[in-house]
Amino acid sequence: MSDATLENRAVPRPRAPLRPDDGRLARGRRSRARIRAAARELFRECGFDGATLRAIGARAGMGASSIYRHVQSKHELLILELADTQEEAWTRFREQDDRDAPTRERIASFFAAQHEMLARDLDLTVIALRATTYPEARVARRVLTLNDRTVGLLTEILQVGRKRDLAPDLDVLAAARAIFHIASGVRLSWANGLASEEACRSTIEASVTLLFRGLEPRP
Amino acid sequence: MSDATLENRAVPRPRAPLRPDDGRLARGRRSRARIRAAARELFRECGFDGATLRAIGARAGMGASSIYRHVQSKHELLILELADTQEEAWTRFREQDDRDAPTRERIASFFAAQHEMLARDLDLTVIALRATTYPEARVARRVLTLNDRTVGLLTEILQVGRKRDLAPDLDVLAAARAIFHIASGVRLSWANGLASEEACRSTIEASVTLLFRGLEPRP
DNA sequence: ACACTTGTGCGAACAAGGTCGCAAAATTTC
DNA sequence: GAAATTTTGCGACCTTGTTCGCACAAGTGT
Repeated sequence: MSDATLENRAVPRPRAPLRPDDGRLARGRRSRARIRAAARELFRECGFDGATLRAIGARAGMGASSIYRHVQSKHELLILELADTQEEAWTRFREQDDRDAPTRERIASFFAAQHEMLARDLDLTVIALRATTYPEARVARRVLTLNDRTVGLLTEILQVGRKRDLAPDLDVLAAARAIFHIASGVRLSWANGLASEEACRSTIEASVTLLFRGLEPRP
Repeated sequence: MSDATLENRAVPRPRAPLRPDDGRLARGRRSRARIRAAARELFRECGFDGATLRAIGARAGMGASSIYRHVQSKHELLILELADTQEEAWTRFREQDDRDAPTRERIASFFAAQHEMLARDLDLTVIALRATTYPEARVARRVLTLNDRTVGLLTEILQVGRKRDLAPDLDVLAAARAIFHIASGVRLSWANGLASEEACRSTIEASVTLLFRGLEPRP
């Protein structure tokens, strides 16, 4: 699916394909795959900032400028990785999700799955956040769209809970966004070395619990 | 105070000053002031990314490389502005703050003051966020420290409220962090054009209310 | 076979942040 | 006043993401 994603968004084919397929297109597809593999490897080895486009190009067997035939920017390579990682986290969550469990537990289970993925390469999350600070760039919106999908999943969970163990008049979308933003903020501290991986995990846990209970006193 | 901040953090004086002052230092001080003024103007005119270091240098009457005698990086110029803006928001808040008002209202009043400042140049906030995505850089930590001060103020407010209209066993620091992260996240959407300035304001309002009430049902 | 279209690659070049070594200016020390 | 020292400025240069024009390759239509 990751390959399909890249295909659909590739630069040279803004409109629907005129011809069914083509030797050229096949060659391009192989190149794209090589680029993606090289990028993934180098991101892991040197981090996003450490991975030079020239290095990526070299490993993919082409010049740096040729990469731009297949990708709009370096950030886009990141988005592709991020999308895959996210997908992986989702399926992992769905596998062990119990829709009848208390909402609080389902949320916790989701973050556990997501955290496991992010811990492997925290870089992705952080740089994705950076991408959203370039509002003119096309990638910023795409990252936000990706985030929206996570928010959507959280919304879904809360929606179920609203009929059971949550306040019936709850604005689930707003609540989902709040949870998401809190988690992002905490991870940023983690990335900056202000919290260990474990501390990050438990802080998110605590914050979600806090949000569930609310700040005001309960009788 | 902004000048003092810049003085203290300037590159060429890592250790305590050997001599009390110096004509040379006076000259440097004037240069720093010119750099800051030029940077502030150009940030306003062209935005952070649009303001070239060469342009800033030109307006300050020096070459681009000379700027680095006084500042460690372009991001540092931003931090200086951000600190000033933040300070301004704080004093504005303190002027109209009523410590006896309900906690919910005090928080709202704080965000109103802060929002007024940020709306003038949203760039600051967004780019500051970007700076935190370079964890190796010294500036990242400094931005987080700046954020911590805001969190501290929120904590203070909540601390007062805990003895009155909030849950007595509330973890005020965690709550303050949660509020801060939510606000940051919403502003990012604003910066990306996904929400108007007014929508940003009201969304933060709604989120804070949500956090106060909590997700779980109340009798 | 012929032009014609289109996808792919290349290397030079650009912009912009940042580094480096040298020279001038300002002060201290003798 | 001369020498040493420190601050400030300069311009050349590096790095890296990105753009551009050109050339080649792979098909298509006639």
